[in-house]
Amino acid sequence: MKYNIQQSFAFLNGIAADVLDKRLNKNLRTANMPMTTEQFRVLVWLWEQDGRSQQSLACLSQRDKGAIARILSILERKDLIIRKEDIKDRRVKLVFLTDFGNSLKEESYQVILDTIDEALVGIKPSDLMIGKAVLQQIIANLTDCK
Amino acid sequence: MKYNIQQSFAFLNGIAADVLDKRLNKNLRTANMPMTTEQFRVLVWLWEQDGRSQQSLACLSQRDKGAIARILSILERKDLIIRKEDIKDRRVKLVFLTDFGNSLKEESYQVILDTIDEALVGIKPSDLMIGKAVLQQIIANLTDCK
DNA sequence: CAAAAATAGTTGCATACTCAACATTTTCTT
DNA sequence: AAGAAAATGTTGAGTATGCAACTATTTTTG
Repeated sequence: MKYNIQQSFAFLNGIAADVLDKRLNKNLRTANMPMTTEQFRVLVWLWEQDGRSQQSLACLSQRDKGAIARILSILERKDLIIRKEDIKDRRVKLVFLTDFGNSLKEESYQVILDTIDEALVGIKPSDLMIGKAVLQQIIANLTDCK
Repeated sequence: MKYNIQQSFAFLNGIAADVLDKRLNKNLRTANMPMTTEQFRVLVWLWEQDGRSQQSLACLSQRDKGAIARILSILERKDLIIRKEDIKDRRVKLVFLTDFGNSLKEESYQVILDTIDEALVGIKPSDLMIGKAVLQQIIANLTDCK
């Protein structure tokens, strides 16, 4: 058992995700943005395109549909989004941004871009590209959703 | 706002960590290992070296000391570890593996090694090394603990 | 040495996650 | 067309997270 798991890509990936989440949450709070990192990860897809189903948001953010349902309830309570029943398929609920939700895009993007800048200090762009490709391959290997 | 956050290293890192966690949890359950991914991430440091303080475990696993306290309570309830008061400093509690906790090392290592193999299919070792260095730099940039 | 500051661990609160069970609605089968 | 199977979203249970307030103990400092 000589293999050092603590130095494996998978382990480091988990740690890095934790510290990134924590830093982004902190920066969002400091900037008075009414959302958490987790909520941001759903909102991103809505800012890109409105009116998605909950299922598709679950897929895109790689989370359980139950988790998405609860995050959306919080976002709805905070008046960032609304849910509308799909007329074409009454099982489905489509999610739309409110004006308020829409208005937060620019500022919150700035917060995450700044956070990414903090995180990537001292990393060569070419290495980053390679790292990104590794992440994409891992995601492709472990998920069939989307 | 043309920058695509969904394709950023930070975002992909979060997604990859999620799917890795999920897959490892699934594999641990299938193998009947009495622990979650999160608990595993604490146990790893104890398998490496026994008798650490909770604070040092919090540091090593980059988690809040409250989170560690609760994880340890669960591990203690399941009889994988015990806490002992440090005689040298009575604020500190030292964490030790039980025989049962120790006995799970080999098998759970095998589960995670298999999971890592699943995750890394089709990735060049040299790319992996570069990716690992990127992760280490990000962690170093965002944390001062340890 | 006594008061103040720092450190270790615990706990309440709000948020978040998976899994599984459930209701509702749609699609597939025959 | 009727019954079976699948899909969508909701909810309860158990685990997990960070933050902040709190207690107990140790260290600093004045």
